[in-house]
Amino acid sequence: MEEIRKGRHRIGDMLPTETELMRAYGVSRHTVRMAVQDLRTRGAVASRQGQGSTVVSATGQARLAETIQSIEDLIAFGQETQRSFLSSRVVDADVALAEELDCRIGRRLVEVLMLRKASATGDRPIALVTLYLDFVLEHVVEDLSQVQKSAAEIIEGRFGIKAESVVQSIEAALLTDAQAAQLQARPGDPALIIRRDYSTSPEADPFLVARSICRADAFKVVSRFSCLS
Amino acid sequence: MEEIRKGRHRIGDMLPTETELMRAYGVSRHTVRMAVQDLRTRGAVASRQGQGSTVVSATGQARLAETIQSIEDLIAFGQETQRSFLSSRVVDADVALAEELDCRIGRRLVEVLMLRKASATGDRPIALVTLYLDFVLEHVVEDLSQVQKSAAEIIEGRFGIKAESVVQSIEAALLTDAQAAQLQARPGDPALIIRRDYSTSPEADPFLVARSICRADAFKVVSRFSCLS
DNA sequence: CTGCATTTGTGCGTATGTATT
DNA sequence: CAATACATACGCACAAATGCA
Repeated sequence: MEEIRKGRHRIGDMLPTETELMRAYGVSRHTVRMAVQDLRTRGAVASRQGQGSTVVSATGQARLAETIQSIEDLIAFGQETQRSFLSSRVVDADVALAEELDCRIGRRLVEVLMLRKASATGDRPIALVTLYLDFVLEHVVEDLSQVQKSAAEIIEGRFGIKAESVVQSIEAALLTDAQAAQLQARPGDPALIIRRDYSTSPEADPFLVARSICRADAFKVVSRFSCLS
Repeated sequence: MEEIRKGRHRIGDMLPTETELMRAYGVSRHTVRMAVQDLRTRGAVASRQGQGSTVVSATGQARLAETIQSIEDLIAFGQETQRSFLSSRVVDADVALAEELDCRIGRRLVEVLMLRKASATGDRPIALVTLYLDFVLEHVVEDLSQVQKSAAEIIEGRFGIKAESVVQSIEAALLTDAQAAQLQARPGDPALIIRRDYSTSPEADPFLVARSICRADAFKVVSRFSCLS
């Protein structure tokens, strides 16, 4: 790590082979491998079998990470919540929607509206959830209204498409009249808008976009970061 | 992992020792250690030297993680920001503050107020930042007003106290009159309140609490989750 | 397509250090 | 102080992936 930080090995360079590192430092292959593994978990190098290890970052800070056991943990409501299905419709992305979802104009999508409550009946809803999914995933909607699984889980089960990359953005806003009506709140009340883009890889286009509009008085997002071991 | 999932080893139980696992599976200690290390990075078990490994989760899903190279990445303003020091004072926690910071009443703390702007001069501020740090860390304040380092970095440099656990909570609120005046915004405008508790371990009390009140129109929090290798 | 060299991945065996009980 | 258990390190061998002649 020290040599990488000092510029002895630049980003993009291949690290010396494990055998060379053994000789260079006078240690066993086992020790070299432990060290390189540490560089990997620090995100400093990436290794490929039969090829070698490449330097990808020179900071070498031990990374903190927020880890989640499943995608569902992202929706950290802190308490169990019930979902109630409102409606779904097929839409062709107009200019505004294409802009928001970062897709081409005219793309055929399914839009699903749901509410999230603390318990099945009686309570004021906590969040208004809008899902956008590709038209080819349309049949997911049938399951959504019946099974208490997340859309991501249903898609993984039915289509084998697994979300390996999720981008989440959180911002604050005021409830519009329509949103307030759905949430049984007052227009102008503060709200958290959480948007998640699910994709199969960091490069791929998202196959699912979920946007939750949450009443600020009923919800906050808590994340715990700790050192990777 | 399979045995844990099947309930052979329950949450809270100790895993068999490495020597027992060697015999049970007829493999070498090295192989046992590789397997247990995998369980650790999956978050399924936690190991302590001289004691053993405890089962802490039974899902065994490969975890997704948001990794950050440094604490500073948490403040993901998306653009470079400048910090300007406003004021600092010594306070003894009253009931309200003790409640908010989860510390005992009367604890002596240093409260620091700062503004965060997109550029050094002329721009409207983006966020109003309040720091609370233990009184013994008081001298950090001198550096804060001069160096463009984060409080966490300064504390690590001067005191050797390193944040290995950070809890972040994000909620939405409306600006109060005082906050709006500082941010050159209107009272009632929406805002994101981001609070981070820095501590040396997940169990320890935080040595630093930072609360940022951010103009919703100038700021959002973006996190990227991807599979751990 | 085959064969070979290179490189990382996986596994076995052994010894010693160190923290906990 | 001893026993136990995990951490670290050495050595060796073979498997699997990659690239090249």
